[in-house]
Amino acid sequence: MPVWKTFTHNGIAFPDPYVPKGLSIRYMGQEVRLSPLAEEMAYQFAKKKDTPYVQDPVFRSNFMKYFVEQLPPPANKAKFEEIDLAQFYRFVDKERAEKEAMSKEEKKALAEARKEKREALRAKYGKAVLDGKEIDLANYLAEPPGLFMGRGQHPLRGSWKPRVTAQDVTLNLDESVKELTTEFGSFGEIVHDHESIWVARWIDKLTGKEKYVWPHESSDIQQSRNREKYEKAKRIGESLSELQKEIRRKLSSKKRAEREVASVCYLIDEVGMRVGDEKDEDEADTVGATTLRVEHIKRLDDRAIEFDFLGKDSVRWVKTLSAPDPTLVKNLRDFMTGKKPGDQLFEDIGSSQVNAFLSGIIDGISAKVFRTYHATKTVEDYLGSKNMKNAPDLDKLYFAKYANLAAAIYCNHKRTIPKTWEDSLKKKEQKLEEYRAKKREQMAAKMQMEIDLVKRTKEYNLNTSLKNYIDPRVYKEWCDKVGLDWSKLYSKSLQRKFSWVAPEDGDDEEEAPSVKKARP
DNA sequence: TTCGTGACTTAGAAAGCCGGAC
DNA sequence: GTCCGGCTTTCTAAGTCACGAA
Repeated sequence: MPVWKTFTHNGIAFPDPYVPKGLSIRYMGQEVRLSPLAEEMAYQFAKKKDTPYVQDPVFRSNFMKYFVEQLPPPANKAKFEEIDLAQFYRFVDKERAEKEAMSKEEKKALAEARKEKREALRAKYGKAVLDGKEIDLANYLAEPPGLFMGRGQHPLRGSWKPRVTAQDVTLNLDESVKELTTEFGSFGEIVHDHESIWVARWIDKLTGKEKYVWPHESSDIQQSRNREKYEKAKRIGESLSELQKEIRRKLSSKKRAEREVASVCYLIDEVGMRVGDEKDEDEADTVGATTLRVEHIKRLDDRAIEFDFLGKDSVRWVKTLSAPDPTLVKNLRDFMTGKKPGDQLFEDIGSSQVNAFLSGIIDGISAKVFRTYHATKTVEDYLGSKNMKNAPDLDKLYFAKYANLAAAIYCNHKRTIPKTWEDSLKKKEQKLEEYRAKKREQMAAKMQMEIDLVKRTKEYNLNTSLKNYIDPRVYKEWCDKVGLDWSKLYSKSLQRKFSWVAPEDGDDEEEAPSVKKARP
């Protein structure tokens, strides 16, 4: 089904070419002249010199694999330990020092110039016209070349990701454009796929994966899809008990595959696991429900099941399922018997069987909808658990944030704890003492709330659930009910993304009755 | 029925920027 | 006014899932 009639844009933009700086490395005491590409690689590596990445032997050896290919003999046989990148390190340090040493005015002027350039690029390439309406594009600048920064133990981490050229890129737009040449060259291919909304596409030369440029999340098309996602989650809620009944019934099916599917669905529904597609050898070893291995189950009895594994983005996933259905326990025991720790728990199924089962019960439902539904429900229940109507605004705000935290915990949205976390907490505690000493009770109370939040959100990231999982209408309704400004919870760009919920809140803050009253 | 692929959504880290404390 | 910490935005990796071909 076509989703648009007319669609035009100017293609995408490309990062500036690398400007050689005339740097060289040393190998066996000899200076080695570098090609521009080799220099670019070494420069990118040097820019990472103060991060933990460069300490990683795999990162280093992957870097070397691509780097030595660009070196003349005998340096093309070099090992990481044998090359001397000192000149690059010095150069990077110097660059940083110079930036540091710049005066305010210089910094400002530089930022200004950068912004101006970016805006000019955005004006030309950051927009499209979709069915007669101008929309913003999301990532309209092609990815620059660089070192591949895969997460966790990704086997390709540190490898060179080559530059993308216009020739590599396919554009999707309407039939009024048959070919396109810009300051960046001519685009490799033009297609007119009315059923897709991608703007541009290329194959990442390193990973072989497709990369896409999309309409911005503020565009009507993205917003309507976003809304549909939450509508779908609502539907799951309406038939959840029915769905759960069916899952439990199938737990004791005679067919093993059906018992596997039901067991997986149980886990997805009860503990919020992702479904877990099959992964390739050249990707990080992470799992979801269908790809769980025996070794990921740390405890299994009538009282509890404990899980411990690496999920998406190699984030550690540790949860306990208390009072599990006895049939599930029986199934898992059965699936585990006679297997080694590294063996897959579920043999006969994958995400497609799971989704076929689910969409057979409710049309259009798939595994990931459970996470959306439960995260939203978590927030809804939390917000409903206490009457905040007469509380101070600040209390309302913190209460809302804790609801958000509950969803983040449910989704397992972790973050690495910032280096400065301990210090910044200490500073806050100091301030709290000061306020107390000076009897500034209000400030003290405020600081106490801030400290509590900082502590409880230590290892969690609230943004991901707010952006992707929590139906914004839930917060909107609650805010309206208790009298809190919705924009206290949503950043500018999230307000734009969710303008389908509160169109009037987005752009203008006029004509609120309270404003008129406030002006005697 | 399986498998690969393409389109689309979700994810945490890093960069960038901004506003409040001094 | 300045500085700096934290919040927001950007970036792109890493998932999900439907579909078509074999």
